[in-house]
Amino acid sequence: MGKGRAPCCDKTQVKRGPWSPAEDLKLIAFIQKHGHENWRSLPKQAGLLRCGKSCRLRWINYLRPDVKRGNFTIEEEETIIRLHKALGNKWSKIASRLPGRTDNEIKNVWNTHLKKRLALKSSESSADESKLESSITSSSSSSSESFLSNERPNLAKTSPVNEFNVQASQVTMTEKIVQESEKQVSNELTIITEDPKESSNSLSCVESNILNSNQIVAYKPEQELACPLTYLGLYDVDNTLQEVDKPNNLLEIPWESDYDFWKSLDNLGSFQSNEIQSEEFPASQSLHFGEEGVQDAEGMKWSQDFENEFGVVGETTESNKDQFLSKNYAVAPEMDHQILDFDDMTRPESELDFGYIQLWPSWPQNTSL
DNA sequence: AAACACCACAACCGCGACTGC
DNA sequence: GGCAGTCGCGGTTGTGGTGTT
Repeated sequence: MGKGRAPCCDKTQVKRGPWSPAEDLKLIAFIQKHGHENWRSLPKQAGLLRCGKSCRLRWINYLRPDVKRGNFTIEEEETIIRLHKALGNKWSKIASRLPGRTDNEIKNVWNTHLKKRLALKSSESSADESKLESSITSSSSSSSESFLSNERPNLAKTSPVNEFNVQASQVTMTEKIVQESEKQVSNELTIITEDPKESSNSLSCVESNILNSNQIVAYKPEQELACPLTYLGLYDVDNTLQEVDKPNNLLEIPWESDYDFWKSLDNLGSFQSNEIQSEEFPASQSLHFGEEGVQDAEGMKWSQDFENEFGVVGETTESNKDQFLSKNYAVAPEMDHQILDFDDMTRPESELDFGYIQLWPSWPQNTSL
């Protein structure tokens, strides 16, 4: 036996599993400041106990400013179906045609939704054919039953009628999409399979963004895309992407070495029990900044955005809180369905035993800020 | 209400491709 | 050209959420 492939990192020395908000912040802050020329060394430099690959994946699939979240539109699904037909499982190629969507996301959507839908559609159409055939060639009265039980046993036996109708309507939609899409397949193929160097005009510039995120090029549907962590504000893609590689005019995020950063977080926590409504900030954006308050407007805005995104704000609804916390982060059980309160969070015993927030500032726990 | 099954998606893994020396 | 280091892609897995029994 040979030596085998050297592991990309020491698995025993890195943290695995879901990313915490603190880790995300750390990664974003580092990349904003220094870019990501070397993923392998990035975690160490950024102070993250993560594999470089993991950091890269997290950035590309989730934290990148131009990543679009939310459900896929019909148009996007149409494009995926069309391109998958043309290209197969070339997820990165497909992603290059879908601004803001990552290959991983597309792959997931395909595997969980579109593939099944198309399979259903094809079995439906083949069933229709056999049904038609049997109606012509056979006088058997059980043809439709056998169609249901043989062609689509699970659906026929397990799905309620209304579910069947829903699925059928989805099939119809998919069918329509496929039919319309097929018209464009050949055109897409010629465009996509061209050498990118020779077809830079026809290819979406996003391809280079996703395929090689070191060379991020702006996609310009609206120029501004919502960031998953909107406390960073809306990204001007042009600027942001420029910043990633050449960090000029950075919006710097202070990190744990910055006392004020943690102070802000800590102050946010006390908002729950001691909310202050400011005239400058309407009720939905009201904040509590503790005794001293956050002194500068930028800090205020940052805190505001942070609250909005992390669900700390008083107006946080169950839905948006759940959407963010439970979906995007590993939330400690005791944190679930609670308003995030940094005051109540107990500090982990050791650095490796991370709680909800993994990295803690080294100020005394009960310091009155 | 508990147990189970299924689903959706984030994250991981391994390998091929690429690049610089 | 060979080698080592790194990146990026695509397949797979793990886990939390949701629906069903």
